[in-house]
Amino acid sequence: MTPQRQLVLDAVRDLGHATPEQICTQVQRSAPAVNITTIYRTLDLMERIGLLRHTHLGHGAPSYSEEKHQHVHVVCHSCGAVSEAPLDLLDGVVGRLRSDSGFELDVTHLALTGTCHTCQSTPPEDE
Amino acid sequence: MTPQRQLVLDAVRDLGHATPEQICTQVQRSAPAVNITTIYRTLDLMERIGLLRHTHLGHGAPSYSEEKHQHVHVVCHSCGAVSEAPLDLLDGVVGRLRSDSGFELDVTHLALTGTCHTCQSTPPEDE
DNA sequence: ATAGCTGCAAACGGTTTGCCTCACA
DNA sequence: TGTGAGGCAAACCGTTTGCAGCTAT
Repeated sequence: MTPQRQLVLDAVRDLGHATPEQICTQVQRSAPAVNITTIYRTLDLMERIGLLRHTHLGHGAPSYSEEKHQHVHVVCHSCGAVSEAPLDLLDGVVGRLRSDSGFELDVTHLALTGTCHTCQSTPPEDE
Repeated sequence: MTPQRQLVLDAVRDLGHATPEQICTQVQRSAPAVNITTIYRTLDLMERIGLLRHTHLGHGAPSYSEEKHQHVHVVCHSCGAVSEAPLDLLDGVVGRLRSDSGFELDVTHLALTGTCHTCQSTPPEDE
């Protein structure tokens, strides 16, 4: 565990959810020389050893968080707001896919998208 | 409706699901001068007027298809296989989110990810 | 000596932008 | 004659690669 790696891990913990770019900015506050390449390499490494995970929120860069920080993400493609739903929200779907086709759903890796309550009155802007 | 736009629409219909790049290749088979910029602009336009839609399959470029061609996509992040599930798969989730928080889920815009039956024996490769 | 980690710069895929030209109402 | 569509090149964001230098065995 090098200093850079510790900083990346700390940044992810501090930020909760963050894109590689955001993590980089955070790390560079205490160590400006750290390169974004290192961020990517470290995130990749930590994901492989099961320390971190990433979620695609739909649009741009993926969002990294700690492995244990698990829930289903629901994002509004009008305003971009991300909310978190309990893991069991998709239990029914998981069971159905498993028995129908043996497919093992990873409910934390995807985000569900749609339109949030407040944006339904507002004209949509799309993702 | 210009010739280029017609070609783009035809290409999407022929291909069923396709990335902008694939659509471009298809269009250029009959009209080599068509630029990828035009593809993007046309896809964007047709999406705004409700002719087409796009779905994020997780990793790279989004996949465009006709608006009426609706279903839930389930992709294996080990082998990349994409399968289609009936729209009502997520009915329960849709209802729950609607009554809990007024969130209107768009079940066609996301893909569900996980591991397919055949890949569960194979060592995972991740997305 | 050796392996592994880092930084840097360059390449990459996918997408958007600006600008200039053209066709057509 | 002016508005919009298309082509081209350049910029863009997010990410990966190759390479060289450093560090800690």
